[in-house]
Amino acid sequence: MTRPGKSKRQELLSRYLEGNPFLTDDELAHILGVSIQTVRLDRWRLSIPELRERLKEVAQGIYGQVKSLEKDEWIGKLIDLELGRSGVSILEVSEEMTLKRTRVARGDYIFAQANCLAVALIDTKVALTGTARISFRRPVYCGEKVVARAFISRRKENKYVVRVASKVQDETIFQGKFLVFAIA
Amino acid sequence: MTRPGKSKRQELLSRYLEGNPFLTDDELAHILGVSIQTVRLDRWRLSIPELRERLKEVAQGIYGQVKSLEKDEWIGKLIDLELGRSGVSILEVSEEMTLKRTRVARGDYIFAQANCLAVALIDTKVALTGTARISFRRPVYCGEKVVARAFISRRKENKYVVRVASKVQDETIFQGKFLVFAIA
DNA sequence: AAATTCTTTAATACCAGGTACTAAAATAAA
DNA sequence: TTTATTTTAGTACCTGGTATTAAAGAATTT
Repeated sequence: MTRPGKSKRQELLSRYLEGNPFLTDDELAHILGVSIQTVRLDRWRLSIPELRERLKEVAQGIYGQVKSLEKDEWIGKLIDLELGRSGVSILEVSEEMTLKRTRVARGDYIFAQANCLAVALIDTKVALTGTARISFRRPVYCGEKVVARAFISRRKENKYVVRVASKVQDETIFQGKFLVFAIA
Repeated sequence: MTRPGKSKRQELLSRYLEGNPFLTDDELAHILGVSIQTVRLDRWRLSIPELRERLKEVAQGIYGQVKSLEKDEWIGKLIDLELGRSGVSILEVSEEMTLKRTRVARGDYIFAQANCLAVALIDTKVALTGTARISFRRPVYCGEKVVARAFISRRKENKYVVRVASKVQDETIFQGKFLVFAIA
């Protein structure tokens, strides 16, 4: 338990807390080999809040995001859902989804439908799309019905690979591979 | 402050907590118009943990996800970054990024490069891609250098629209519009 | 109406993980 | 050696609880 200088210790302390905000002062004191008072002083000097406040901040962080995602409207009608396996959703392209000039559906609606479906498959309270590899095959026009079919193709811990194919009648207009993360 | 029955109150209680896990027993007691003891009894009967445990759970939830994202390797070399505005990254396509048969780079590497860059632009600790609208213009071959340029094109609260264009020499091989969420 | 049972409230002792403050001891610098 | 800095100790107090015992109130049954 060699004791490096004050500034070094404080740097260590912030790094420890950055890596793991769940550490109590007591645990930090043990790790750093100093008294709990020193830890508290250091935290005060670095203006790092106490454990509970840190947790609250982290929790509020996710909560804000989750709420903002919840607000985002659900795109498409869910017509079949086998949680954890597959699902089907239908989107009828309405005027407000299209670009006025071309009467072509804005791509993000098509994407959003697929994304919503992909996320919905995951059997968890909150799921977020981490990355997605998608392609638009042809434009979709106002009035067309887009049928999206999705299934979970792989899973590794809390990561899911969901594949989605969207069709208008028999024509595939969109395909996507979504990497979705499950939270909680 | 009319008092509905016990089961009704308990249902209310769980719903309140589902909507806002940050409520203390005291606040719940006021909301429900009963004593704090009743709230605690109800929580116990519904096996809902105390505030601090709830926060910890939420915090651990996000933390798991953030860590899993952090683990995901950074794709591309960041060669220029103006935080909150724009950035440039270069990816040299190596053998392990390509499909053996075709020597074509796997699309997700191209996507990942753009996605990493998009997320890096955001001036916050943690940023997650919510949705993305992307297109691959032509295959990229082993040995080619992909230069991705990104800029923030819109912002609304914690949501950012980041546009990314990736080129090999003068040819655009990828374009993407990312909706990125800032956390905390 | 009286007895019984369920439900709610009260009261108290205790805990973790702190804050805020005062003071003394140890160490480093002059 | 003296002075200043740094570290440790100790105490009182806080929030948001747990755990337990007891009593008051309300609804049901007899």
